[in-house]
Amino acid sequence: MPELPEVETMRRGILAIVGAEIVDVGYPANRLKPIAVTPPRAQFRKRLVDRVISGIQRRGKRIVIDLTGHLHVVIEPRMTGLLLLAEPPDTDHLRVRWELRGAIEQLWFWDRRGLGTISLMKSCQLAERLGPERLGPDALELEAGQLMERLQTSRRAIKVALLDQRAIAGIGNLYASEILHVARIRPGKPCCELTRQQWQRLDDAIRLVLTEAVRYEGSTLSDGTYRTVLNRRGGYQNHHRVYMREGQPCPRCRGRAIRRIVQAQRSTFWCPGCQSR
DNA sequence: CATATGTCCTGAGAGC
DNA sequence: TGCTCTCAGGACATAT
Repeated sequence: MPELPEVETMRRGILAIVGAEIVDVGYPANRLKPIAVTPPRAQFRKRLVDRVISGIQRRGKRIVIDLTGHLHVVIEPRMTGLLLLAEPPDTDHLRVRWELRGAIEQLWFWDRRGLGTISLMKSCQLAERLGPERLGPDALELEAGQLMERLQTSRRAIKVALLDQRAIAGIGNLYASEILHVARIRPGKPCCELTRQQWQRLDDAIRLVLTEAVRYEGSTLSDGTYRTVLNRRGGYQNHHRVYMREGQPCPRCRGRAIRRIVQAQRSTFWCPGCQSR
């Protein structure tokens, strides 16, 4: 499940395609339902061919490939989407192939479950669809106190609010649990009940956890789905404090076992000992 | 308006 | 062995 660290790793991994020209776009045939490509495939291909890649951005959990002519390819990996420069994990789930002329000659989009989407947008559409109205401040660019300002009146549980991309962009289910553990905050606590000290600790924990996870190139869980652009595993799964560690002793207090609860149909992992407030 | 739920999709694993 | 069922959770649409 690519969240900010995995998507940032993708962004860094494909930087070498900047300057390349798109020679062709293809869609490998397979038995799977085609993923959503906007506009429809033939037109998407036609509008990309002969354009030059001018930059790569990350906006929350999305990759934006900038093209000449004020166009942008917005890629949402969602659960299992990957950008690859190397040999794919398998060929059954290859969805889109870009043939390039430049330092890198091919880029692939691979997606096992096929929930990912790829959209071509003009600059004005990009500003609308991924602008501040639709996407909160990036979790790695947060200014002190900004999160508190945005959430302090909400009655939602803090864990649920951290997943709201309009409130803050880039945090998903895995890193929300990890962040709250570092911040020593109870995941079910309503936002409006957090103390100033807790908001402060949350700011620090967001930066600490996400920076650490980017350094390890993200998390590859036991299903092995997430891969770097060179089809290698991330390393941060070996440093998770609570995620998928139900029943194991808390790495901080050692006193209590990690628990799993369900919030908004998503698993949350936490320590009832040191996250009691 | 804020918040909650349903939907999409595939493969893995459980249970019979 | 092979069938059916449940589960995982990104973003968005729809409901309360």
